[in-house]
Amino acid sequence: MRNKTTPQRAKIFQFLCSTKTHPSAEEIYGAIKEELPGISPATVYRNLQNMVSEGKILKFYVEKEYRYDANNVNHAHFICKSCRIILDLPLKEEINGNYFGRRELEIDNIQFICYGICGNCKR
Amino acid sequence: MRNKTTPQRAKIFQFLCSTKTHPSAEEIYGAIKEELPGISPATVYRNLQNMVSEGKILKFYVEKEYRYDANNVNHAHFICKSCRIILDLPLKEEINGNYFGRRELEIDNIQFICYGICGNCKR
DNA sequence: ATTCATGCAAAGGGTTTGCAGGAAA
DNA sequence: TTTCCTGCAAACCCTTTGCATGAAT
Repeated sequence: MRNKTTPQRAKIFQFLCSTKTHPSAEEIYGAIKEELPGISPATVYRNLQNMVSEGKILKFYVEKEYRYDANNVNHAHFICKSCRIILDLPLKEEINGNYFGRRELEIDNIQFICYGICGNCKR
Repeated sequence: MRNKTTPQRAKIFQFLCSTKTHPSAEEIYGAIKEELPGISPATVYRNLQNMVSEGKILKFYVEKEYRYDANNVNHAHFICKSCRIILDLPLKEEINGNYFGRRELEIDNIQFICYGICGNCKR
């Protein structure tokens, strides 16, 4: 097996799956520390990086730090410039078959981030 | 006027307009230094940030550094995971009128980055 | 025994910031 | 004069890395 399933790694993945807030490494570390007080930031960073490499989770950069997402299916994000909430936006189109396929671009990962104002903030 | 048009600022914008390579701040600094040997990295960073704030240019994060783009019209990027070339992909759809509009999401900036293999590298 | 993940601490590195000098208005 | 941009250097801060320890097989 490539990467062992340690308690730390399991907790990290479990936490990521339980939230839709697209937390940063620091936020993940803060949450995990509650249950595994001895865990170090380095362990969190290393496990996150491993899971990204394995395609198990997704990461994207927003304002000076990476955000992580256990939803690794191609999708876009909406970021409200007012409250900073990050929402998932599914991509339903078959990407490789159309625009990109005709240009011989073979897509295997997509980051589509929209910045704007969400309905809550507009009201 | 908010930000003065200094020789440094003019050169930076001029260089960005002259290239389609989506250079990093460091690359921009290297290019500008040829013509303005005394320029400092801080000036480059500050002017880039100012132009981003003004909406004059666009920046997006790729592998540990920001890339800058004088094309500030909504568009996507294609990044070849082999040669790392970054290509512009225009977005022709009227975004705010459709999917997003129905969800009360008001988009004012889009980052749609596709990672994959370009035609050249596939051959 | 050997492998590999952890914790700790230090290093890394792109970007930002404080400050004094100086150009522009 | 007042404003504010520049260059220099130091600080920032998130992330990565080196290393000794320890758990798992």
